[in-house]
Amino acid sequence: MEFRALATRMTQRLSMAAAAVTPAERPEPVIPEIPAFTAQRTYALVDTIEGLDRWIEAAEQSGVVAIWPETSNVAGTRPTLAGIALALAPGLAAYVPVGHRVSGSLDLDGPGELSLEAAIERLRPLLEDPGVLKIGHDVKTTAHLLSRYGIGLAPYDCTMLMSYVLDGGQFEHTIENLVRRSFEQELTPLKELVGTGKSLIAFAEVARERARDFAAERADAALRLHTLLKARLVRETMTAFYETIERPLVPAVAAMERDGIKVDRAALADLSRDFERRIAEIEQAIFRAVGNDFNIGSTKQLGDVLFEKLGLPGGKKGKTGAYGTDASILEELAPLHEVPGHVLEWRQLSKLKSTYADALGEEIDRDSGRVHTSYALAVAATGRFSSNNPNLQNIPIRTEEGRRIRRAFIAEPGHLLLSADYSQIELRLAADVADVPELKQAFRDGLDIHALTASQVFGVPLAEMDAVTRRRAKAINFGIIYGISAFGLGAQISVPQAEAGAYIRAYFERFPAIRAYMERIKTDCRSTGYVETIFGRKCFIPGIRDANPARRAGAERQAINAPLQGSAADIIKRAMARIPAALVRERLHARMLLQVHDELLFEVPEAEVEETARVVKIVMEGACAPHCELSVPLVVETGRGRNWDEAH
DNA sequence: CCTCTTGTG
DNA sequence: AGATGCACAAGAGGC
Repeated sequence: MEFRALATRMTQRLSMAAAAVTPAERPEPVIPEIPAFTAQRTYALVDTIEGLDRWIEAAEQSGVVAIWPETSNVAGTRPTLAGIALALAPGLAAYVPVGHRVSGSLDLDGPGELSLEAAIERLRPLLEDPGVLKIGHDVKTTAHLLSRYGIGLAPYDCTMLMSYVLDGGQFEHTIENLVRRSFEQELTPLKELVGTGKSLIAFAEVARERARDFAAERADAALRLHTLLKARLVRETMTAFYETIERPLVPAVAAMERDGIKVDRAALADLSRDFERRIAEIEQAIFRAVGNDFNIGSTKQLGDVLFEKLGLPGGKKGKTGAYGTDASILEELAPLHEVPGHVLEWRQLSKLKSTYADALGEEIDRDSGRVHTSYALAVAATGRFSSNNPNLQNIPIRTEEGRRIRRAFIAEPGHLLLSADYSQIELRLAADVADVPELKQAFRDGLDIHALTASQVFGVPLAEMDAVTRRRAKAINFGIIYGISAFGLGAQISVPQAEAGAYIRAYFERFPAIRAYMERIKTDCRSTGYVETIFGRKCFIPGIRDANPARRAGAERQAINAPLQGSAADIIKRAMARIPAALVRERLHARMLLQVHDELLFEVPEAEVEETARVVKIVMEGACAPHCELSVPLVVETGRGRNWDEAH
């Protein structure tokens, strides 16, 4: 909606300026007119080979087709194609049912349908034709589906990723949302066709005419969105970013998700039993100490026990009227009573058991025997991936008990896991973008950056550095990346807020360029509404002009963090896009399995581990080049082992 | 459905 | 006076 207004303004400005254009000036590209979504729409139902061939021929002629597949999902099996819509022009689309079951009396007199096999063999040349651009929304999901039938979709554009590049952090990049915002039109919700909850039916059970209207509308929407977003990419000079950083990742990430990672089911079961036994023991100890049973997992009940029954001091109720019982509070209470310490251990083991030992075992795929995560490519405001179903980006590492979970992630026989991670990438980027001479030189010299910070801020000579001082400096360095506050730093390193404030002032005295960077970022963000990464990704920060000072301060911290986190995301994405070809070029057989923000995990034939580590390290360390040379080196550390813990 | 808590980078 | 380090996902409790 706001976009249409903008397009109109642009057009007016261009037409007014047209007479004055000199040869050296190039008019900005104009957003093409897109017919109203409510205008005439012709959605066909294709039920013969001849009919399908006519649509395929028309798509070949036009060179562009939007696709919207629909699937039927049976629990525990991979989705199968129920039908696919093709859109050739605004309002002109067809639906090809291939897996709709004839069930219920209404369908008995309905049209027939093509066999899945016949339709696939007709569609394959189109979907693989290098001369025909296939447009989809969330193409990675489509690629998974088509790979089931041996089809490799190419070339393609993904309207979800195009929108993410243009408007990351502004709103969710669902097709429903984009159509609502761009065309002021509501798409028919899926649940109107398949229902919800107990009455949920498979898409294949939906009547073909209703399926046609639904799927064709979405293919049509993707086609219209593509016209709009492509023009915006050009006008906002984001085409190269989309084409070189986001788009190439689709097949690479799809392959990672498809390959999955091997998890030792028996090891997880052993862990679960061990955790269960210890949780029960701790529970009994807590109940003995308190004098009665209660639900330890209920923060409400726990707060009452700690602060009323046991009368421990410092109980503070939050806005919901419940006592706070988080780890920092329990740690303060631990010296006063045995129960808080028990609760901390109970929580740790409960979390590990339910979230990892038990849940990961359930996620092992019946067919592959491996765990297959999904990466969300267009969710995080900073350009990062997120991982879900299950989340493999938060597997424990910091405690010994947690690392036992990590040891259940293993390589196939004859293989090793190879981990490659960027060392302190965000701090290196901070030194670069804030242009801090001392920090840049320290990274070039390969110095211990936390020790150096400690000696600068606390005046301790490097030769006399102690662990506590270095740890504080490390916390300050993390604080810088996150947009520091005295309160947050004080809580992190357990010193009074005033003392933390003094440390921050000392830091800014030593590294004034960091403060200047932070002020510049905030000012720029306030005027534009977004911040930028080193590769030009825009991260929109919605709260930056919020009238509420607390919310605005939060947005300012986001604005400080986003260019660093986001640049790191750009860099690892560039590496990921290049690694598959680099491995092929070197005749290596490693599979890239996981990405955890600054780490890539590979499964590698034992004999190829060292060569693979060398190649991966070179690609990752060179991922900025040639587009953008950093003033600090990127350093990648590698490790290898039979399991993920050992590989670190 | 929201809140709290905790796991990761 | 009161809230106060960035980005996520997920399990559990409770309304």
